[in-house]
Order: sequence, then C-alpha cells, then structure tokens
Amino acid sequence: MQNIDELIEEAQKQGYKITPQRREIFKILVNNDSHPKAEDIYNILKDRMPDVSLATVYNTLNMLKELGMIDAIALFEDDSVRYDPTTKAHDHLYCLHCNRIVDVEKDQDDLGFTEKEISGFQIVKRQVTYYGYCPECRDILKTT
Amino acid sequence: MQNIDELIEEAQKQGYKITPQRREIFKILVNNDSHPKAEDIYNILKDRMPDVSLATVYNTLNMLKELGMIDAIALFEDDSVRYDPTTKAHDHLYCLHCNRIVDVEKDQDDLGFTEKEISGFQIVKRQVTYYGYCPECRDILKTT
DNA sequence: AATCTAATTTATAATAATTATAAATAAAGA
DNA sequence: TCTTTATTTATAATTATTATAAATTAGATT
Ligand SMILES: [Mn+2]
Ligand SMILES: [Mn+2]
Ligand SMILES: [Zn+2]
Ligand SMILES: [Zn+2]
Repeated sequence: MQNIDELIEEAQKQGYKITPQRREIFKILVNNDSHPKAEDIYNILKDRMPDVSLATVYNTLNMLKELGMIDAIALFEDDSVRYDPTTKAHDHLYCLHCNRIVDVEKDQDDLGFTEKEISGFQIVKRQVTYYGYCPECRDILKTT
Repeated sequence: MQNIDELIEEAQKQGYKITPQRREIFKILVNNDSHPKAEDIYNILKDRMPDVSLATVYNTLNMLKELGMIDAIALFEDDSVRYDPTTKAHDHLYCLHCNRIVDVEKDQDDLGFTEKEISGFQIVKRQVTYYGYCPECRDILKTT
C-alpha cells in the first residue's frame, strides 16, 4: 500500500465503490508503519469524519484484506488484530509492555518465499513474531 | 509436561492445591501433542467429571501458564487460544482447513535461544507459525 | 441532470472467547 | 476434627468482531 490512486483503481476494478469513508481510511493506512488496530484507525478517522462508524472501518479492512492490500497480525497476549499495509513478507518485534510492533529488517533470509513444503504441508504464509521489550520500555522497567 | 508427579510436586511447592479437577486436567495434557483449546479439554473432562465447569479449565490453564508448564499459541484466522504442553522452543504448522496444529521438528536452528537482541529489543520469546494445508486437506481440496 | 439499483453506511444487536464475581465447597495443615 | 484459605461453580461481565436491516449513496444508465 504505497499509492492511493493505484489502490483506488484496483478496488474499482474489483467492483468496489469508492466512498469518502474508504478514501479516508486508505489515506490513514498508506505509508503507515504503526500496525494499527481497527479502533486506532477509527479514532483517527473520527476527527476527520465525526459520523463515521466503527463497522465501516472493519468493513474496509476486510475489503483490503481480500484485495491483499493489507495483512492481519495475530498476537499472543493482545486480543485485537493489528493491520499491516506492508504485505511484503517480513517479521515482527512486539513489545510486551507498550504493545508497539516494529518491522524486522531482514538481512538475507528466504524473503521472496511464496509456497513451500514442510512435513507435507503446503505453506501459504509464515508468521514470525519476536516478543520482548523495546529499548524505551526496557529502560523504564530497569529503573522500576 | 511429561511427568504428572513432578508437575504436582512443583505446583504444590508454589502453593497451589491439588484438586481432582486439576489432577484430571493434568492427565489430559501430559503427552498431548494435539494443541487443544480450552473447550477441547473441557469436553474430554466432562466425560470423566460431569459437573466440572469451564471456568476451572481456564483457571487451571492459567495456573499452568504461570508455572511455565504450558505455552499459549495465538493464531491468525482462529480466535481461540491453543495450548501446548511442549514448552521447548519449536515452530508450528497450522492447517487453514482443519485447524490442526503440528510441531515442526527443527533440524539445527538456534533452538536453545532464551534471550537475544534484535533492533534493540530484548527478546524473551519467538513464535513461528506456518499457515497452509496439511496433506489430508490438500488432497480433499484438490478433488473439490 | 434526473433516475435507478446495488453496494455501502450506520446504528444496533448478536456472537464468542475469556475473565470477573461471589457464594458454596474442599484441600491441606494444625 | 477443626480452621483457614484456595478452589470450584454458576453466572454475569467484558471485549473484539461480525451480522442485520433500514437509510443512504456511488456510479451506471437514461
Ligand atoms: Mn509490519
Ligand atoms: Mn507445539
Ligand atoms: Zn515498549
Ligand atoms: Zn488439514
């Protein structure tokens, strides 16, 4: 999700209508590396469109998921789904204290992997999450 | 979680009381590689103790989690936590069709890793999940 | 520009996993 | 056996997400 216009074009090509709500959600997501949850997006959106509903946020996120424009991230110890507009395969760091998610810049690894076979399984996706403490929280917790 | 008696001893040492309910849940978990959810355990348990409550299952699982005797696994596209009595670090294969979780036998990898540093994060745990289709489901879906 | 129709939005209810509560019960120690 | 405190149970509460259905609207058609 880098380019809004391409995204809109693709959505329209797939038969989706472009509403002001969707356009605004797109804007929030483009170049967003914060891995927001639905409600984070809703809160930003409300400032710009006070009458928007949370259901529309979920609708739009599900639409983008189907279009393959965003990924969903499930976490242990955090019960809301986090969304990621970077769909290129990459790993995540999750801070158990502040709940931030940070991308891991991968050095070489099998990045462009799409389908692989392990133990007879046909793999379509891999999720790697490192749980720990970010530098900031680490310092805070050290002092306490 | 291999040995029930050691588990009971450890639980008692930590101040927990050993009830028939807990003893029975322990039995269900020992040497169980099916990665059950709370309700799976509850269903097995009900046959042996018809008056047991689901709350007790959750209580006991949380207790075992605190004791470090089991792990919890969060999954994308599956909204209940799966429990794993094998706490030694290992990866998982998740079948998107039948929801089975299978352990990945690791060849060499950095298995005994406990704490590591990545991007300034202090890592305490890593979760690796491969999403795909198990051999059985693969065949079924191929025919369809 | 006015009309049409199916998709979308909205408010709201439903769902589902898990946790909280509080009274009844029971484990373990004295 | 008695006592204390943890545990169990039934049930309510919580929370993220999905479903529903009436009102609205995007985008195509006239
Ligand atoms: Mn990411
Ligand atoms: Mn496992
Ligand atoms: Zn942090
Ligand atoms: Zn399967």
